Amino acid sequence: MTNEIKNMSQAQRILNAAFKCVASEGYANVSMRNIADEAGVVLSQLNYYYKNKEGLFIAIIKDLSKDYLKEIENKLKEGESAKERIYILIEYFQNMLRDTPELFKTFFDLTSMSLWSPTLQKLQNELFNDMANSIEKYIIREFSDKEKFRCSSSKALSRMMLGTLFGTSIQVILAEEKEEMINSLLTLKVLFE
Amino acid sequence: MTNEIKNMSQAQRILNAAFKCVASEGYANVSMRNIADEAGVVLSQLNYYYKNKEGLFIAIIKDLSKDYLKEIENKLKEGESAKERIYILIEYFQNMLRDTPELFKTFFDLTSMSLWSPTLQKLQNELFNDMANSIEKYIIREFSDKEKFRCSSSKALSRMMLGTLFGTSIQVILAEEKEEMINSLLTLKVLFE
DNA sequence: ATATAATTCGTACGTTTGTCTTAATTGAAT
DNA sequence: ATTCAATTAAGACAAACGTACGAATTATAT
Repeated sequence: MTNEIKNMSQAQRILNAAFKCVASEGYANVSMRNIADEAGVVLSQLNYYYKNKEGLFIAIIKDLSKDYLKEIENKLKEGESAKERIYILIEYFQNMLRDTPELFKTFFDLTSMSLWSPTLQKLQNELFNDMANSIEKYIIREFSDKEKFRCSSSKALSRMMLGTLFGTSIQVILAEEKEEMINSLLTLKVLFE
Repeated sequence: MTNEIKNMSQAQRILNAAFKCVASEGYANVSMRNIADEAGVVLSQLNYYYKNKEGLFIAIIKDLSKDYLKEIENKLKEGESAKERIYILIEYFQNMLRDTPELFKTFFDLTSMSLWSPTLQKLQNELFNDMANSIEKYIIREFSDKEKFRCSSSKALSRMMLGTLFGTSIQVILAEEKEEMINSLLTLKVLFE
């Protein structure tokens, strides 16, 4: 028992360090040694707990996916109408872009990384699906009876809304003058009024 | 003169090979040697023409940006109304996702790479800006007088539309059942009717 | 034809990479 | 107190990496 907790804390320390490294350098520029140093752990421990580099990154994605999804679901639950939940979702992205842009950068970076490994791709695809499903459940369904949305499936609308947030956010990250663009994220709500 | 042409063709061979490598493996998994082999050129030639690895990738981004932008502009020019141009733009993404998904993957991958180098970030930001400007010029301006768009700047709307296409496309790439999702890209047009 | 510059080639250098192996240390159960 | 398994540590390993350098080749101009 005490064993398990200590293992957990060691393995978790590595995971946290790995995230921190990816968030500040990008997955392509991070080595096992970087992560080990950041975690204050000897190199071979990474292989001990996660077998190899891909195993470690799989763990990162799984870990973060859980957090992302839970966070979004929790926020959405608090809203009392679809319109309010749209605001909440937009604000969630706005706040992330302002306060913890490295979180979005990491999300984006890991998505890019997933393009080149079938295993990671599957994981990341599940994350996008889950997010889209949350949006569908908490937002889109209330709109699906509107005339102009009749000919589109609510799944398609959900994915599109998620895509808009994701695709606009990356432009904010790349841009030099961010604040104005962050505000313009609110434009998204206009389309659903 | 003959020199310049030959240089061009050598340098271009390298550039093409570099693109091919990135498109099939991802920038993080590509080495200078991979590219040299693919180009049928000796390793040191890459440094001769592009100084170092970052210099090569800068050249790739500049090269592709030019092509992307020209292609999109040309397609949009052919449309005769804003509505028709929306279709054209959507179809452009649909066809790319169907026929040359590696093109989009590369675009996405290079964007991710740009997050970690100020030089590349600036380049990629310019590309997104240019694309959004094209969309604004050829599509959004005709809609800006619509009641529901009055309170949003046409710049914001353009970036959002681009973001939607970009963010939905990556979901298509990640997904296993792509065809249905590709079709649902058409949903975008609904919002502007 | 010769000289000069531009290009191509081959190779070697010093690092850094991920992984593996072996030994030391720790914790828990007998 | 002893045994056994789990964990931590340290180091070695070959392979791959980006870059640099000098020699060979080719093209251009005189």
